[in-house]
Amino acid sequence: MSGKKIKTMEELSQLSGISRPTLSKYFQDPKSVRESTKERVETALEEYDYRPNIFAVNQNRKLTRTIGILVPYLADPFFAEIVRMIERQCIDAGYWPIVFSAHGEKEMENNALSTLESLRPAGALVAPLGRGSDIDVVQRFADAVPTVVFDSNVPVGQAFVGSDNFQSIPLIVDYLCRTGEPPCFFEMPPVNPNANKRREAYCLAMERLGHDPMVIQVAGSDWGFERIGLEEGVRLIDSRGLPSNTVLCSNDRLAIGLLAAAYEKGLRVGHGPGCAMRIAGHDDHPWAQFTCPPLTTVSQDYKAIARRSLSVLFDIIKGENVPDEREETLFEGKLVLRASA
Amino acid sequence: MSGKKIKTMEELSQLSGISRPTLSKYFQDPKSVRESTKERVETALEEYDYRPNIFAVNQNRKLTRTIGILVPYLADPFFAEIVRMIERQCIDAGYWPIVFSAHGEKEMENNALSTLESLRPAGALVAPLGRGSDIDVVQRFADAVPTVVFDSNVPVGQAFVGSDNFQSIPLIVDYLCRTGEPPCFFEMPPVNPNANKRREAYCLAMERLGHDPMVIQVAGSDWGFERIGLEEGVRLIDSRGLPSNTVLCSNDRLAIGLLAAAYEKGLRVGHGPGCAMRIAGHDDHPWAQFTCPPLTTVSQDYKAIARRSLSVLFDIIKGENVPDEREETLFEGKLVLRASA
DNA sequence: CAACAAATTTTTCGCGCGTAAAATTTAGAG
DNA sequence: CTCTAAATTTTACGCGCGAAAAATTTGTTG
Repeated sequence: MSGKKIKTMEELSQLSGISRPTLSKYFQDPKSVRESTKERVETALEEYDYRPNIFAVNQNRKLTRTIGILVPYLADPFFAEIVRMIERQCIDAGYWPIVFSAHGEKEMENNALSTLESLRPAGALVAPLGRGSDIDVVQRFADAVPTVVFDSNVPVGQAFVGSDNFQSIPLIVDYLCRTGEPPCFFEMPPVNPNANKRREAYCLAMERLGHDPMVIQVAGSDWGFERIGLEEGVRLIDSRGLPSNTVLCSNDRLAIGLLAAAYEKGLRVGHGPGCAMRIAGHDDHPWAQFTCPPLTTVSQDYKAIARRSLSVLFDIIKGENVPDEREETLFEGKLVLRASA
Repeated sequence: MSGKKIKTMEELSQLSGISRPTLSKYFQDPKSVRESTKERVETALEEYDYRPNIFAVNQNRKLTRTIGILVPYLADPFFAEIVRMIERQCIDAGYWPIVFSAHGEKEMENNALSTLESLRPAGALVAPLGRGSDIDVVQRFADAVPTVVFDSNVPVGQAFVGSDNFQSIPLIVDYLCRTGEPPCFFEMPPVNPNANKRREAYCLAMERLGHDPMVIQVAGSDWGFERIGLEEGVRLIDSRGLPSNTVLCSNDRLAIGLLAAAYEKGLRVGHGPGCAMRIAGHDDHPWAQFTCPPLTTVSQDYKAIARRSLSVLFDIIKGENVPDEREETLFEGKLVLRASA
């Protein structure tokens, strides 16, 4: 193998004796050419270092094999983890994933959407900011690109995949009520629909059990949940503002902050004897198992969400099993019992 | 504004009465055309919805305005955070950042490098896997693309930007020795050069203070540091294998795991009375301030690293201030004193 | 060996834009 | 109003490849 760098398909064609259009077919789908030809191409490829020019390919193809992925905040472990899974599955499926993050800001989300659209992707997986999104912009994007929305269910795109808050929240509310004082609900900033749904689900679950809902709203509208949990937590503990010694946080990051607040205030957290309060979260973030104490929470099925989002998207791209209406897939959460509640 | 979608520059040229080459100039640099023309273009742009075709642009430009960013593990908060800053600064500088993650795997790193190279980026910021990298592959990449290496100093590329482990580690070793029992060193899996440098720096610092270094090596070679910290920590505590009640972890994620281990074993962590052990980390990860107890650590200057990496890269791209030899910039760490040590 | 379909090659065109050179217009100074 | 340099337009070409149609070769079947 000379490893000689080849720049164009034309060159490779001359050097290998295979016609350029045939090479073109090969690179679009190796199985589309005769087996013997496939081998000849691959022999040539071992000899020479060549990759089709991405730009030329994408300019001419009617449909690219790019999959756009947009998340609201990539530094959030939930999204980091789910993007990791999506990327891997994209590659395995022969697509080219390209990741954007809105960094929590509307303007950047719009930018990313605009850039993404100009990439003419085969499809897109979008977790919108939610309340912070320009719905019209997301809508226009989804009109132009086959789009599956995940995590944050804004009514856009051909399908939605996410968690069933109305199943998962009651699950943990039931557990907490059964094992101790009914929980109050420590709400995350309402950055997206999940925030509101979780609150509603909490209230419903509490009422169904005959308890009065106790919702604690927090100031702030950004994605620094831990900080909010810590600062608000300290304030609440100092002012004795917690209506219950059991706190259900609307996500794990908030719970991590509250855990830190309790620690700072010398409150022992857990369900054992000598514990002053119980704290539970939601999502089973990658780090929830490493908090002190380890966090009791409800898991979201990351892998299932990633897998399902992509398979629905691929179906839409291929025109298979395309439902008439917007399809919503909700995965159930599972109770993850640890020491914190 | 009609918002009519325009597909080609040709169309826009006809509709606006401005010649296509002039439009082309405008899109490459708005300031390169006469002020009055600039305004005419911008008026037309308000009227019509048009963006130059990315693929056509990049195919023809000698140099793209793409900046490739490759990190070993995007789900690591350190990288998530630094990527966030780099992305933002790229955009502000008029470049187009595109992020890749190796997900901790050599094969994916090579893939990303290959894809990135075929994107013909103006330059790249690469944090290699380190020990897990195919140095030859990274080398070949750096030969083809102006490359600044950060975080993990493999001897490749035109420049390196990172932290000065030989300054930061002694800083915290001194502190720990001054305020209590000299620390043992809980080593991260040697995934990259930082791992070894930190161990060396620790040993040197201890010897300088007249103490015997105590290094604890751990099994494992993956990026799940918290898990390793937890599992190894539990094992060490159970077997009384910790040679000191003060443990310096080679990074915060490991420390977070060890903190969880101590909690599980009922060991109180901190420097106050009644504390059984002290734990310190390195990096000042975004979540280090929310652990229980909050983690004493040495900060890496994320923003400075991001800023410097980019400015060096831009200089190289523009051909300004290009040093003759590979240039290394090391930032100093700062002691971040919290409750854990 | 004839016959036929599949695979391949040949030929030709087009994608949307960058770029260079030559021709023309514009703006500002005198 | 004239002159000159800068800006702009015109013209022409090329980038590397996808795609379609027609011509040719290949492999398989009877």
